[in-house]
Amino acid sequence: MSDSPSKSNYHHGDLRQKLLEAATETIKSQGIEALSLRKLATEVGVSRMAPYHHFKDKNELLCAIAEQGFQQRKNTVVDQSQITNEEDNQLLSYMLNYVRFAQKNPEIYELMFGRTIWKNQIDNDSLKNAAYPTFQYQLDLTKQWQANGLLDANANSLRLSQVIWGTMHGIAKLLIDGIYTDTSQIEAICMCAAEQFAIKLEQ
Amino acid sequence: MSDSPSKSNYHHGDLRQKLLEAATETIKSQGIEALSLRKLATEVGVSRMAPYHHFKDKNELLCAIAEQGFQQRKNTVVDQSQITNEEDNQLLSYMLNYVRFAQKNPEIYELMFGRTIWKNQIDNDSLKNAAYPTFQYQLDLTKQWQANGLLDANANSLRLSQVIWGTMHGIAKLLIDGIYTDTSQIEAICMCAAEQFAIKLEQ
DNA sequence: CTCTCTAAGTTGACACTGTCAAGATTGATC
DNA sequence: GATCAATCTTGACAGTGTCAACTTAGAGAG
Repeated sequence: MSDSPSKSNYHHGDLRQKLLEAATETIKSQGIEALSLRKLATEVGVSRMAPYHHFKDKNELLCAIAEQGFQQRKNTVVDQSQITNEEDNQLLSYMLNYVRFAQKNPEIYELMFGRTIWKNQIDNDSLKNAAYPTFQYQLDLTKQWQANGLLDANANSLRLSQVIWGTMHGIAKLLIDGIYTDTSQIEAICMCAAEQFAIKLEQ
Repeated sequence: MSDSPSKSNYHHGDLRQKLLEAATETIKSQGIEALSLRKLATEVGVSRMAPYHHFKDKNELLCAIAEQGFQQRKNTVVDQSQITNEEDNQLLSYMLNYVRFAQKNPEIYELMFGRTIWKNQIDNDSLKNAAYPTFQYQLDLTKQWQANGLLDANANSLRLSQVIWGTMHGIAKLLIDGIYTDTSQIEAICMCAAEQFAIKLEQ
């Protein structure tokens, strides 16, 4: 009551947001496994159980962070799509952008597309609402590229979208999980991938 | 000393193997997260710290289980390659086989190709020796298929191998991590993937 | 202005976890 | 038969997530 004049320890108002920020920071720098609710609480200057008034679970906190990730990713993707010139290899750009996002934010990516969140998460509508537009966007792009003649127009759009996503996700995972250790190959790998999917006009 | 006549509790000889088997069983049925060394020990009928004389770490135990997985997988793959007829769509068969292995053994797959093992595992040579043949085998197959005209002969073999693996791994992960929930689509997705990589002779 | 109600923050307690250290038991070897 | 190293044991510690039961304070009704 003496060291914080305007706000007493009770009801300091933006605890939920503070927790999200601090947790995101910890995860980015030390990894998901290093996140402890107790440490987090003391770090924010609050007692052990305080976070439980804002998140039912540790898992719900993680879901909320993933949700933020989806929001952030959505904006990035939209920005990127407006910059890209028509003459560029759009598919390659898209893939590179995807994999690099994963590479730059490995722990957040892990959270967004990893088992921790998605196993047994039938209930969390908020997360799903944040995530589904991302999936939908990929499908729309695929359709667009099929129409443009960049991708195989004969393929079922949903399937093709799933396969391309699978490819990007797989490459990203192999990289950030430490199986592909040479990150300098990212460009070469993505180029090879893009070439496989691209329809060659002259051949 | 009374209830086990032939073997006293000390030196019961095959503890390492017993631990591996019990741990594998638990992981398969309850998931990696559910594996506790203490529970495992009591389950096998031994005290808390006994496992530490056979595995330095919990992590080393997990590595050993993954290693077994690689051994087992190697045999399966070889069997499969001998059965496959020449006229079949070999690429599709291979992809389906891969993804279905992951689907049938999700937790073991998670271990074999997941971050738990591969992060900070520069030291574990035994694991690497078991895993690398799998990677090498994929590369060899890719080269073979390129020579056969099934895959793009112009592509760099290593890159192409990495991309195809990425695709399979990505699809597998999205399935077993609970993002692709409809497992009945596996065939359709793999077919679409195989078609993208395959060189079409008539077109 | 007071009374109440509730959202938010608190400490105590419990059942877990992995693992360090130090002691006990054993079968094999000189 | 004594020694030694491998193996198994219990004690202890520092963590973890979270249930229960409390305290506090701010907001709204009387």
